[in-house]
Amino acid sequence: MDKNKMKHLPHKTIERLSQYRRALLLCHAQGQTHIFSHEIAKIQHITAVQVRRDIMLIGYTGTLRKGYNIEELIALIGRILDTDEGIKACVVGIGNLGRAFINYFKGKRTKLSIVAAFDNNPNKVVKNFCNTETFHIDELERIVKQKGISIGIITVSPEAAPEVTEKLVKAGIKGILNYTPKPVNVPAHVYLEEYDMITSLEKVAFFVKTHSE
Amino acid sequence: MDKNKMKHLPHKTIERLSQYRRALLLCHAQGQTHIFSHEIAKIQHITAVQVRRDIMLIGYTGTLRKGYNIEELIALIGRILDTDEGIKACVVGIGNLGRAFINYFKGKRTKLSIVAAFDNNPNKVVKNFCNTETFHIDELERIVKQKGISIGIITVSPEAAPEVTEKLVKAGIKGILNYTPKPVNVPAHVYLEEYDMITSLEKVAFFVKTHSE
DNA sequence: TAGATTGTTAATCGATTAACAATC
DNA sequence: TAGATTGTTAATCGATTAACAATC
Repeated sequence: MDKNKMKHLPHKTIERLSQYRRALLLCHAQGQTHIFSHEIAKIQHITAVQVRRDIMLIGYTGTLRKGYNIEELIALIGRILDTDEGIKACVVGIGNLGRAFINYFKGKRTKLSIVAAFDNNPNKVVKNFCNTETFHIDELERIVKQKGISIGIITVSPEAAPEVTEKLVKAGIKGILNYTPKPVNVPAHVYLEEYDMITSLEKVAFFVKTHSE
Repeated sequence: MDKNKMKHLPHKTIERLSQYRRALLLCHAQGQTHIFSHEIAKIQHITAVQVRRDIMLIGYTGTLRKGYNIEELIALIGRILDTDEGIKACVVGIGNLGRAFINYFKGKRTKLSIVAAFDNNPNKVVKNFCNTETFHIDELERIVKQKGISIGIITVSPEAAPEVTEKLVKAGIKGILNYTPKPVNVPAHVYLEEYDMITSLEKVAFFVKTHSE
């Protein structure tokens, strides 16, 4: 698939490709070799048409009676989402959330890995966590450059978020995932994604409220 | 605002209202009394038109020279998102992620609270965590009914997710927030929201990849 | 007044779904 | 063959943005 087309894949399709791969890896691990669009759809709670359309967009073709070849599709999604060299991320803030992230992510993907974790509390950086090296926050810039880290995951307290963001940007990070409820500002060349757990819980609460009245 | 209109607010508007309130509460705590649409917009990284449109949809009106009254707007968003009696949630899985959620949420909202946490490991339910009562998973149905809990937050391991979902549904829960990478199935009357940290990280990675080539 | 702001409609953009031809 | 499936275009739906009137 050519680079330019890849760049213009819909954002939602990118998200779903990640989810398809997750599901496909599971099926593959269980020895399944082929899968139909409606099977993927059912797992993801979406329609089969949408699955077929996404797969069409990345230029893959299934077979009429057998559906999609799982191995081939996993490989192709990898060519879209991954880079040959792999992408490195770091976690800033070794609290419950930071640990959850590291622990949960460990060994899940080969081309995307969390290679360092930082904290300003010296007691939290005395030893490594889940094979991830831990450092004092003051070492952030040095380590990010040394290891070639391009993504920062912010899991510190909201008050510390702006300062940490600045440090990450200064260190030359390319993308930031902010898990604090405090929106941060980044220059245009840095990709920013923010996620607030309160918002998602309030959204569920709203639908629970409106659907039960 | 009448009930029927509220039901038909766009999903995205609901999400943003939660975010506006979060920002407004902060401004209010700092003694600010009024705010312009472009100020809210800047904090949230969106356009001022969108802010005004959302506020229009909930039927609030600002003043031309002073913008929006922060207290009034907070109160109105509360009438949209909250219920008078409050909504109760529980966390299932007292690992790093479950703890992060409880800890982070503690005392943040008056009308939405996490009132219980469950785990299948007896060692994890010996004492309460951050003032949230902990119970063995076997007590889930009893406690959910007794306390009138309507939302379940799943933070167990992916393998345990389907079983936990079933237990929650059986206990009469109305909404589920699934933080495991394993999609779960719920009957139509239960509202389900799923969030996978790997997908959001892969999304950032994709944009880092495509923007730097 | 001129400039800044709100409120709102119409236009546009992006994403999903309906419809259907092709084929095994 | 009939039925199940894929691939793809066109239609629809939902969300954002442009444009602008009103007003302090």
